[in-house]
Amino acid sequence: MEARAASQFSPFSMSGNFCSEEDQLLEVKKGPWTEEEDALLLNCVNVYGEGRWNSIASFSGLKRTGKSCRLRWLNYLRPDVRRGNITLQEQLLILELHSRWGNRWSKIAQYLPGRTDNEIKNYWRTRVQKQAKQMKCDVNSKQFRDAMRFVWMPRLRERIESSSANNASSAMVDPINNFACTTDHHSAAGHPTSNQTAYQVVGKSGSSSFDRSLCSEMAIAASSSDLSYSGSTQGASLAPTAWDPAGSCCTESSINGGGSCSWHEGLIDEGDLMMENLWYDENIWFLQQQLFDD
DNA sequence: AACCTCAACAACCGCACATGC
DNA sequence: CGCATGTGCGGTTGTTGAGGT
Repeated sequence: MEARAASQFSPFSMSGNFCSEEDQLLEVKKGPWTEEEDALLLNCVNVYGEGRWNSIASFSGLKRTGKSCRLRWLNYLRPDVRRGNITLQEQLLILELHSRWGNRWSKIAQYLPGRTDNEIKNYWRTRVQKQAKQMKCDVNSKQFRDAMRFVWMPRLRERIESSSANNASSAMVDPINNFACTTDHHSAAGHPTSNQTAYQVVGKSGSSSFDRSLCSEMAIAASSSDLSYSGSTQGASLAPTAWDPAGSCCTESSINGGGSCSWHEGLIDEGDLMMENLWYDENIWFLQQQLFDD
């Protein structure tokens, strides 16, 4: 990408590429960043730190806006940023979190270390909305949400489970509640078992029972997928969220305030397996049945 | 080889909110 | 309180490369 960006601007255009007459007057540069600009921005962030983006834009000599600098840093230059190969676990988390929060991309991104809101948003648009389009329904429709919840996500879980069968050790951290737990811990706290999950999945579509707790869905997803997620509770604001057996409520725990976490790399790296692979004829049949039931 | 289509990604834009004066 | 400024977020658009015809 950098090569692409670099090749796109000749030394002459390095100082140009202004979009409008107004931009030329203000000397605001737009478009792809060059390696030169990246290095400059990187250097400035090292010196001045993150934030104060307008100041950085001025001090650096970059003919970019503060907003542009911030975006470039967050989405590309930040040292912990991860790009490409969204894993099955990450896909599942995105679906789970989106079903809970909707298009709150930055919030969702908080639970996917190293992923940016922009990347998740792009992922949603290119992969998920594509599925909705293929089903000829709106991505926000009940129809599609049900499809995600009852077909797509269970499929993902199955695949994650089967892929992680060889990694049976289940010490993990609940990515939502952000505290260490084990499968037994979940059971003791009243989480449904995997079998119960399966029962729910084949239950009647449209029943509100499916909506009773996204928290449980997510906890199940985490516990059934060997979602090897390590977390740190430093920052002291990481209040574990209690599992509500009635499934009626779930308080949100904070992951802000210094808590850090990271994915264990290498367990499963199947990001290249597109989700569309999950859509077999049987799924379409299943969906049709559910829709007829409605 | 040329052209077309589409997925993937980077970046911009407008708006909302927070903060300081 | 009102205004200016800075920052963050979500929506949207533009660019590029890969794959198909």
